[in-house]
Amino acid sequence: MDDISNTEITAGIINSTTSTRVLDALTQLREDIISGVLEPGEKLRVQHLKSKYGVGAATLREALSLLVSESLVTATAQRGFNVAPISLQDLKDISETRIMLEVQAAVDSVQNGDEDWEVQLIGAYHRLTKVEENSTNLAENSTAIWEQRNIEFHEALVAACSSRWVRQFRSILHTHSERYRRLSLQTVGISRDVHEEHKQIFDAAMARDADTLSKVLTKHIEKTFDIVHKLVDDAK
Amino acid sequence: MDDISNTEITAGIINSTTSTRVLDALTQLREDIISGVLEPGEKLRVQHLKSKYGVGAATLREALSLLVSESLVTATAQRGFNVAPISLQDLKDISETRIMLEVQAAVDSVQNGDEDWEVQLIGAYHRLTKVEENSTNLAENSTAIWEQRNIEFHEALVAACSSRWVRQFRSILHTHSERYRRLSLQTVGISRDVHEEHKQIFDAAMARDADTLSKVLTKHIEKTFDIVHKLVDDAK
DNA sequence: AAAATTAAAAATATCGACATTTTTATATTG
DNA sequence: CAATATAAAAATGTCGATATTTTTAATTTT
Repeated sequence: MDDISNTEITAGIINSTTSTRVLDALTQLREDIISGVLEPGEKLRVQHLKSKYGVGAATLREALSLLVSESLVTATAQRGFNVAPISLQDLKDISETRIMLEVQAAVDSVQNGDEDWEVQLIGAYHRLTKVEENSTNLAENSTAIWEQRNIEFHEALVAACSSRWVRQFRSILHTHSERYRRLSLQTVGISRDVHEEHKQIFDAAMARDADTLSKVLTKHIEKTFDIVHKLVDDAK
Repeated sequence: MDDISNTEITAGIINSTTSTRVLDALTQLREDIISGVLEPGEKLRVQHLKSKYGVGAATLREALSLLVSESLVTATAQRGFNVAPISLQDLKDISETRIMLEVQAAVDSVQNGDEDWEVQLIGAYHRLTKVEENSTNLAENSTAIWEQRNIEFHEALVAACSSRWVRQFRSILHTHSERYRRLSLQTVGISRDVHEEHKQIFDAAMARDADTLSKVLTKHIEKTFDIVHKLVDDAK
């Protein structure tokens, strides 16, 4: 089973090289769900969507079924598929669970990470810094780049965590966090503070300072919740 | 979205009432994977399996895609589906991660559980006890019943945990634990000790004694790992 | 005989069509 | 006119057939 040069789907994670119609649809659907083009709770009509994504019914259904893996889509017998709903309570749950898993994973990484992990983390941090430094004039397309690099940075941070399962669950929750962030902050740019937070996380990780890392990482995750929470309250 | 009387699939969990071919195939496939009829790592040929399960290719593919949700099946582009592989390391990972999540969930339950939670737990414990008491003469069909009631007991224990995500992840890991147990202990019956363990868990939960609960539950989960570990070593 | 090429077989991925079920709109009844 | 029953529309779930890709087997070449 050599997956190095091939597209493997483990609950939520895709390493794309080869492409299929299912994977294409899956990728587009995921992006549309996370970005809010497909609204939370919305019914996903196969008949309608298959023309939109240019695939047959069976292919679309397969893509939707795979998205159930990531809890981005729900399936109900005889009643089709829906975009996963959202709620403030759900975001709270996600944030808290994510803190538990991500802190554990990061600490584990710091304790087990070898030189290669360090190198990868430095690279990811560097690429992230590059887009965050010019955060004032953040154009639309660079937002997409920031999102990608932010994911990669967090992924690199926990890459040396010895538990495949913790990494997998963490990754799913991170995707959901991102969805909430994007649904809430669509118009808001990336504030300068975020870079400072990432710096603190990076520094603590490189210093192998587990305690500090726990603290700053926890705060970092809590902040997403706080911001969305505040926005929801303000909207009332 | 009223799912009370309908079959909802959230990553890994199914509440069946209505049935579809996809759900039927899914249920059978899951059982065959957990029981070892379909061996770890085995290639799942759609052409071959569709006659075995009496469904069309698209339907089978959809069922397999849904099983990716539970990490019981892996999908690789252009190379089809495989049964999730197993390893001792994976079981170790599962056990450790499960301890983290299940202990947290149980403690949370104990702190938040209302009267209804207690009633449900008592019921589940009672049903489990009934099959465990006659564990000496455990026929094949009562093993299946025990397995079902064991799942229900553990589910009832954490039912009052406020985090949907923790419950979901815990459930997936529990299924995988069960798979390892069944793959390893196919001929071995359920030992008497297990009932004593379940009793301790139940008593601690009812007494709302979080500390004791943590301890006995941790031990309970560790034991599955130890037994399988020992079996693997002996096989050498 | 090992490596590389080619040919045949098998398997995956995909679509279009259709039966069944659910939903919506309309009509009927107390 | 509210509640219920009925009819029409829409959507889901399903299968069989087929193009494409991968795998296996046979053949050729160095």
